[in-house]
Amino acid sequence: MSESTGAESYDPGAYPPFAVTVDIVVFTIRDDRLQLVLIQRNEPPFQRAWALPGGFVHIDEDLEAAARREFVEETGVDAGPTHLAQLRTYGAPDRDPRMRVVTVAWWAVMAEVPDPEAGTDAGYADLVGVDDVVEGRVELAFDHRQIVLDALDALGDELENSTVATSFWKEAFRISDLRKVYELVWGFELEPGNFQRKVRSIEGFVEPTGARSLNPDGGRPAQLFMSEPTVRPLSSSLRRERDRKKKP
Amino acid sequence: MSESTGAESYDPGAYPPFAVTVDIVVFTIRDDRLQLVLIQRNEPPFQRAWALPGGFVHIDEDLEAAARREFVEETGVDAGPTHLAQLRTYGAPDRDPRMRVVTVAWWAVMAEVPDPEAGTDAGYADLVGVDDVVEGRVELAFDHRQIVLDALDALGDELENSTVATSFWKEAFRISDLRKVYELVWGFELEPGNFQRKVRSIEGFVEPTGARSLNPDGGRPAQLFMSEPTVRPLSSSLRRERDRKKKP
DNA sequence: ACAATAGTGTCTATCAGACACTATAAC
DNA sequence: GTTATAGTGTCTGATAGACACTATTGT
Repeated sequence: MSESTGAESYDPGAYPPFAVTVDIVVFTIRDDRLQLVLIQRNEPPFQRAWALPGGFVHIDEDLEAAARREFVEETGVDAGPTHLAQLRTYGAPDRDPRMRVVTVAWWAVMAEVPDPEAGTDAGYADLVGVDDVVEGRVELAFDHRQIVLDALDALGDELENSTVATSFWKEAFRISDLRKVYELVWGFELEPGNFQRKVRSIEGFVEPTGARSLNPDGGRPAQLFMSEPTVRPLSSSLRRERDRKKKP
Repeated sequence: MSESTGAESYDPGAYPPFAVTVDIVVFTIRDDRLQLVLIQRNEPPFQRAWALPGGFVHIDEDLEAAARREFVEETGVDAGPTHLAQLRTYGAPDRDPRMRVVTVAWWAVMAEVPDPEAGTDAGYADLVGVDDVVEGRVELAFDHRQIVLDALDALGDELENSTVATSFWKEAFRISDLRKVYELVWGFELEPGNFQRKVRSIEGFVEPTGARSLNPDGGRPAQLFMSEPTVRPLSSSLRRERDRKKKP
């Protein structure tokens, strides 16, 4: 068992001391792109590289609370993320060149991130395109690129089985806004008519507000929808085709 | 970012020291029941309660390696688990009354667990029915009951999307053996004919050996199948019905 | 008028589940 | 023979995707 038994458990010096941190992958959509909140480091190691918001867990603090606190502190964005879920824990002995750090990674979704500012001296926070990270156009510190890739996988899976896509939008949204989430995360386009029917047929996914929205480039005005603030499992899942070709 | 910046990172005394452990939920099937390898504690706290195998991660040790090592040490079963996957990390500040412990939980599948013996002084290891844990007929230490419930969920999900069910069987198995895995984990029965067709239609799931197996109670002998030792994603998933009634 | 987006109608191929039926063993 | 399990045939209802079509705006 984790706590083992015997005298060693009662001797505070008998176990190896680890640093435990949290790191958060916060997704948002801005300018029709899937983006991440990252911090540009201004200290070695990995000076000038981008890193996930995060930091040490306090000794009496819950892991999820630590994730929320660090996000606010490091980005200056005072509203915490809308949806927050644990991703996995990364603990390779050499993942930080300075010492042994085990980090509990989380992923989150935020609607309309305000322009972040560096809250602490950690560097400055900004939005970075997920594509730029996936395709290696920006360099990430430590194993953070892997964490982002894993988070993107988790988000893609979650879109199939929960209402999490609605967390990307604040008040009222169009069905095509929701479709955009799926298209950006999954990397291919969905047929608008079928998507509309599917989404509206799932009970408790979206509720019509009665309002309509005009389109900038013309086109028929769209109905606006709302959703419950809480992310719930879908009663009927939106299956993504396997072996679907990514759009170039 | 997890490693933050500035002087604090270089000062070994500047971060809160945590104990980091691993705990493993090892599933196996014996006597037509889904069972777990647990350790009966003989020290307080939770004396006489059952607990998951696990223990402290060494300071230079990878997390997965720690999970495998602790399992072997605490159960005396020298062959490690067939399939091992990270579950999630549990770190509520009060989860261990003695000190702050963050545990990285894993779940695993083993075919034919030999009778375990206590390897260390931790207590004695044995197999316990998953039903007994789920329905509260056995008491588990710390938050280990919740970990088991989460692991069971993860296993159920993984059955839909990967070949992990084959890890429950050693050499050759019948299609009905494979079906048994799904039925025990999902908690309801599957139609034998449809299951057979589905499984055999998925490429790379099972390979016929040519051999046949007699049934103890009579009945037509079954063909025996093998599988790749590695767990792979299924090309076509075995979807579990939502809202399926559990069998009593 | 045309372009663009929203939304509906409809067809089809696929697939899960139900269930009848055949095959081969123990008793 | 009966019972039990393995495995196949076949039907049906649900559903995802393709795509034609209508609706409503801007230009």
